[in-house]
Amino acid sequence: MSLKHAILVALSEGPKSGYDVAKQFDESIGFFWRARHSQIYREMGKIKESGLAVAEEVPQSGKPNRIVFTITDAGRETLLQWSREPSEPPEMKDLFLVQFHGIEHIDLDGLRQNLMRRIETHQDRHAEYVVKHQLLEDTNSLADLGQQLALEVGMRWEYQWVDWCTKALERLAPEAIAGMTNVVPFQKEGKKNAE
Amino acid sequence: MSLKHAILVALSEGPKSGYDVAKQFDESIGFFWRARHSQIYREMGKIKESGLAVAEEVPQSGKPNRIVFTITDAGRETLLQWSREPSEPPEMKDLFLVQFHGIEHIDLDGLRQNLMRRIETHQDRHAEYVVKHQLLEDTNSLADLGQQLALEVGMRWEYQWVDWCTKALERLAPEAIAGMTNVVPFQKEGKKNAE
DNA sequence: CATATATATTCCACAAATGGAATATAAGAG
DNA sequence: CTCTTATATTCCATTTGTGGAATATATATG
Repeated sequence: MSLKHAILVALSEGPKSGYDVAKQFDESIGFFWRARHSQIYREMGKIKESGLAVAEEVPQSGKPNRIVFTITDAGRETLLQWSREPSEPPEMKDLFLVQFHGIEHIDLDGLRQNLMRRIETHQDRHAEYVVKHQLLEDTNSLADLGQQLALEVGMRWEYQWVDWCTKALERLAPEAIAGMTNVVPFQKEGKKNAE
Repeated sequence: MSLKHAILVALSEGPKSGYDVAKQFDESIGFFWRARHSQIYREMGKIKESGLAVAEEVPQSGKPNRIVFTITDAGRETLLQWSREPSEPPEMKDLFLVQFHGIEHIDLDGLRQNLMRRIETHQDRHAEYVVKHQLLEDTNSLADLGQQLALEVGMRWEYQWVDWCTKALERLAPEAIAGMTNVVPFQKEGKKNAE
C-alpha cells in the first residue's frame, strides 16, 4: 500500500493524468520507487475511490480523453500523516550477494564477469545522478534541496558499488585465492577440490 | 523465480529441511534475500518437483517428521549456470526518498524524526555486520572470503546511510532552511506559505 | 509515403510475496 | 508447574508486481 503514497507525492505538485504520473515515475520518482503504467492506473483508480483525489475527464480529439486527477485535502492530509509515521529502512535485496555466500559452489569466472559488468552499470547510473544533481545546484529552494538530498543517496550507493566491485575483483583474482583452503563439505566422494 | 536460487545456495552446503533453510535465511542469507517460511516451504516443493533436489522423510516422534532435501547434480548445475548469467543490479526502492522529492508537502519535523530513527537503525545494523565480519577474520578459505565480501557491502551501505542522514539533518535544520524560497504551486489561494 | 514515436487508457493472466492460522510436542526458564 | 521457545510442516486469503494485448490517432523521421 505504498505505491499510493508515491502517487500522492506526484499529485501533490499539481493535477496529473495517469500518463503524466507514469512519465514522472520514469524520470524522477522512479529512481526510488518503480512502477509500471498498468499498476499506476489501477492504483489511481483506488485513490479516487477513497477520496484522496478527484478525477475530471478532459476531452481530446484523436487521442483518448485525459483523466486528470487532483489531490484533495484528504489526500494532502494522508501525505502529512504518512510523513509523521516511522518509515522502515529498506532491506538490501540482491541475489548476487547470495552467490558470494555460496561462492564455493558457483562459477568464479561468471562471478568475476558479473563484477565487471556491475562496475560499468553503476558508473553509468552514478553519472546519471550527477547530471541530475548538477541541474539542481545554485538554487535556493527547499524543493530542490530535497531532490538533491535524495539524489545524493543514489550517488553514494552507486559509488560504493563501483568501489566494492573493484576491490572484490582484486581479492578474488586467481593469484589471490590460489593458496586458499577450499573446504567443500557434503560433496560426493572423489569430487573434493584439489588445491 | 529467484528464491529458488537462494534456496539452492543454502542446499549446496548440505542436506537441509525447510525449517533449516528458513533458519539460515534468518541468520545469514536473509541479509540479502528475505523470505518467510511459508514461501520457502512452497518453493522447496517446486524444487523437488523439478528434480533439483530429492526429499527424504526422517521420522521423529512428537514433532512432525523432518523432510530433508538434498541437492541433486541437476541442482548444482542450475547453480553453476545461474552464476554465469548476467545478474541485474538491484534498484533502490525506498519511499522515504520519495518523501524528499515532495519535501514541500510533507511534515518536516516528521522527516527529521525519521532521519534520527534511521541513524540508530543503520548504526545497529552496521554493528551487527561488523560482528559477523570479525568472526570470519583470520581465516583463509574461499567460503569465508565470500561471506566477508558480502558483509562488506552491507557495512558500506549502513555506514553511508548513517553519514547521509546526519548530513541531511544539518542541511534541513530550521536555521539552515529559514531563508529558502518555498514555492508551492497549485495550492489554494491564501494558503501559500509565508517565509 | 512508410514507419516509428508519443499520447492516453483499460483490462487481464500470471507470478511472487505477505502474513498469518492451524497443528503437535519437547525442553528449558522462572 | 506454567509459560515460553524451539521444532516442523501445511495451507490459504490477500496484496503487490510483471508484462503485455488492445485501441486510436497525431506528429516527427527517414
